[in-house]
Amino acid sequence: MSYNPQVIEEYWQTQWEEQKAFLLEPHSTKEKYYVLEMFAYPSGNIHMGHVRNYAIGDVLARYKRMQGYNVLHPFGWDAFGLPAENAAIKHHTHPFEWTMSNIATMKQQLKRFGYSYDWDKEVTTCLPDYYKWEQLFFIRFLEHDLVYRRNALQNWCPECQTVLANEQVKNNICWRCDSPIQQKELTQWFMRITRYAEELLQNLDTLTGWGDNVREMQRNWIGKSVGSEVNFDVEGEENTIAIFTTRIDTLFGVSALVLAPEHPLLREWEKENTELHKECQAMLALSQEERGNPQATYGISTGKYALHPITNERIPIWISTFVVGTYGTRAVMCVPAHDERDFAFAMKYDLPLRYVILPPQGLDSFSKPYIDEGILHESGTFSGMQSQEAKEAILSFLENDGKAKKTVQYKLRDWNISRQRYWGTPIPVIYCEHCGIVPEKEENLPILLPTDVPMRSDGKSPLPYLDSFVQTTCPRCHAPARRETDTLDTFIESSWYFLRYCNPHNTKEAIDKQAVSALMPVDQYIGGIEHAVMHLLYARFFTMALNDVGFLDGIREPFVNMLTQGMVLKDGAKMSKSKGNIVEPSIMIDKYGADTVRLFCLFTAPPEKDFDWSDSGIEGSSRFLHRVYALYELYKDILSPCAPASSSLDMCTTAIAKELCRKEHSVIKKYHEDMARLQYNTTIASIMELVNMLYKYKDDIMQKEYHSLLSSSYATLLVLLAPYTPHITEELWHRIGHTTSIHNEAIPQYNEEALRRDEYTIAVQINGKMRGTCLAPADSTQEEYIALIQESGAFTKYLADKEIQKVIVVPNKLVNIILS
RNA sequence: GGCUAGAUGGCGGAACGGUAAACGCAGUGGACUCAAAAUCCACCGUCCUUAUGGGCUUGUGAGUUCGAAUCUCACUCUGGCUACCA
Repeated sequence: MSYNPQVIEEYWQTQWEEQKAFLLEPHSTKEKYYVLEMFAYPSGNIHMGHVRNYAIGDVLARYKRMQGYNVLHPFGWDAFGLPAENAAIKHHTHPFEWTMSNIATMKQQLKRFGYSYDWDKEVTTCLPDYYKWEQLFFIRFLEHDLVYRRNALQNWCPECQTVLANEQVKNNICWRCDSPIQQKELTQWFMRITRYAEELLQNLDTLTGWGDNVREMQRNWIGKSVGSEVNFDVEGEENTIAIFTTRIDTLFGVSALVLAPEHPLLREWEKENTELHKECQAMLALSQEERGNPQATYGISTGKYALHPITNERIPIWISTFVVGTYGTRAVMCVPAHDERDFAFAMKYDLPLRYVILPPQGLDSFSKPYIDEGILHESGTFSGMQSQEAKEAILSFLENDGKAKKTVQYKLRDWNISRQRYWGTPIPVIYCEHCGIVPEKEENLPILLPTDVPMRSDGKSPLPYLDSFVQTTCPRCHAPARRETDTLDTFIESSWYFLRYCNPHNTKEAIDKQAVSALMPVDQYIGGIEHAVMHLLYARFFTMALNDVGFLDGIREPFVNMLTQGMVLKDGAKMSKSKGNIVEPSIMIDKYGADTVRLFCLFTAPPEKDFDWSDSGIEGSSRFLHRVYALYELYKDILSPCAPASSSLDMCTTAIAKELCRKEHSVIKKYHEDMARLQYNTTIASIMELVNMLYKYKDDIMQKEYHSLLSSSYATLLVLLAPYTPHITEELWHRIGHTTSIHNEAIPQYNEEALRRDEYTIAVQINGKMRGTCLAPADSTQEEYIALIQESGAFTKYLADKEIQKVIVVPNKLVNIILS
């Protein structure tokens, strides 16, 4: 009988489901291990990226379970979001129907892969028993001033017809639909993530189980810079202008102050200066792209002057497009001699250059800015100081007059969580003419998202037009009032689902503190690099904030280890419908079986690298599993159901037996080492070596004295392979005669004794150059090695009659002879 | 521009500072077969050589070391993130 994966896989999947084989054990004394893969957006079908992501997680979950851990390995659905709305309009259905039917389809597809999820922990975010808790979080956050409402220019995606958070805009393009972003003034709800900027930054140093690339991306996004705020008095007015600089040591080089058109003082000045007003309007109307283009930078003088805080010199005040209107004090000091941008601006408008910092060896060119630190020059009493020293001296000099202070700035902005969309969590807030903004009463939660609404063909959210939803009464004064019709950003759902997994059926609390303290933090999180800033930053922030409003105790960082897996490509390009290079997972299962697809995804590339799908490559993985199966057919008459790694060198009488025994144990050794690093590809490679050896010596293995060695090796092979290809290994395990599941077996440890050799092949180097090998007894001494090498004859032409100067010996491995 | 990851056969990729190229794909030859597929066996970096045996080889150039794909410096190229953040 040959290997028939479809039959085997369906049979065992049913068995495992009936036996509830992979549920978290509720009252276990075992140590816990929490394996988390990013939950899925129910787009309609599982794609190869999912298959790979979940295969990586499943191997770890199964390995840890076999190692004796109580493993939490949950799955769920990130079920709110815009595509559901668009699809519903297109297919004349409702987002709820569309989403729930996609979930059903995708769940069936996932189950065919035999992933060992605890389906009792399943979470679906578009259901009220999930999103109601977000409404409660919102109300608590509001009480703690972690949520607030503000009017400001927002990123508006005209295609999606909603605002987006800063993290969701890449290169001025919408993260979801690739449309260019516009700026629009709107009043929106924000989460005060900036309150946690410092903790989010500091903790990155402790997250040693994360990739450095992800941590650095988050550091850059948070963008901390330490500097000074310096106040310049405006000549002839009461006003002062504060600027932010990290280079207060260049203060004597200032040629102008430059304000962003957003600067509040301009709103006052432009009242009496129509020219200025016109210029400001023109600058504010520029798109983000035009504003960010250095070639298009321009400015005008306001005609006003500021006074230098030390020299009292008159400094012209300009406005320009290059000053960022949402950062720092929206004003900078322009020091052309020591900053590239200021230099370019000064060249364009003929502002004076003053070199006040010089390198120790003197300046070689006055036609470009000198941006490094150095020694102060023409800077009053500070001349001659080093930059570092001068920064402190100038700051403390000005601090005494209240003209400067040390400050810290972050690039991180508060998180805009309002979305002008239908398919999301309703924001539990009511606008009352008498009481203003009033949060919904907690006992009224959940505020249900109405599901019996027809979708609008113009793509707008139906909620503002739905009187039964909008019209309500004020929870405080009971007067007629209006409900908020924006919904929450769907990134809120993914910011706490890993906490809900700990006990998703708790109807009394959002987060089951007892379950969370037993199961959190997540020991290994696995997902795509595209979430390095967005989701991973929000989830860290949310966990901290939930602590501070009382929903959590003590867990401030949710993810101990983070693996960002590479993309699945086809012919070097990301799989996409438009390119037509999609490989359908279910078709691959029909053709090869789930075990083969899983194995191929894990074998071809290390998890963190991109993985290029190849149709001939998967044939190789399929061939390998057929070989594993055929080994059973070959040896079935002599295989007995024994424990893995029960062989030892003592029972081996021949060289081949010893070699086989050593291989068995060295594979186990490598297996554990590579598993610890999540190096699945090399683990599989070494298992393949064992299979190759069981074929190579088949004539010997058929002999009686090999039977117990074979049974041990084959059991080891199956057990090691079980996390990767759970179905075929379970099938063969039972065929050998075992009656319990292979997935309850312990993965064996290797036996140091079994790795012992009597002789080693030694690499022989002469003057550091590889010249051949020789066979030497184990643990030979330097003298013995040299005697062997001299006697062997193979090296005489190199040794000739030269004298040995020095010998380096790496025991049982290498000898390097240095001649004079 | 800044930060970051990387560069090893025809390809995907292995190599605690110690025999570079494990494992797999593709390829070549052979066995089995009426034939093909499947399977099994052997070969498979490159140059010189009949073989034996040598020389060369981990993006480029230097350095440290008895010994470097691995460490250090400089450079070239490629990917990712970010981008007038003062």
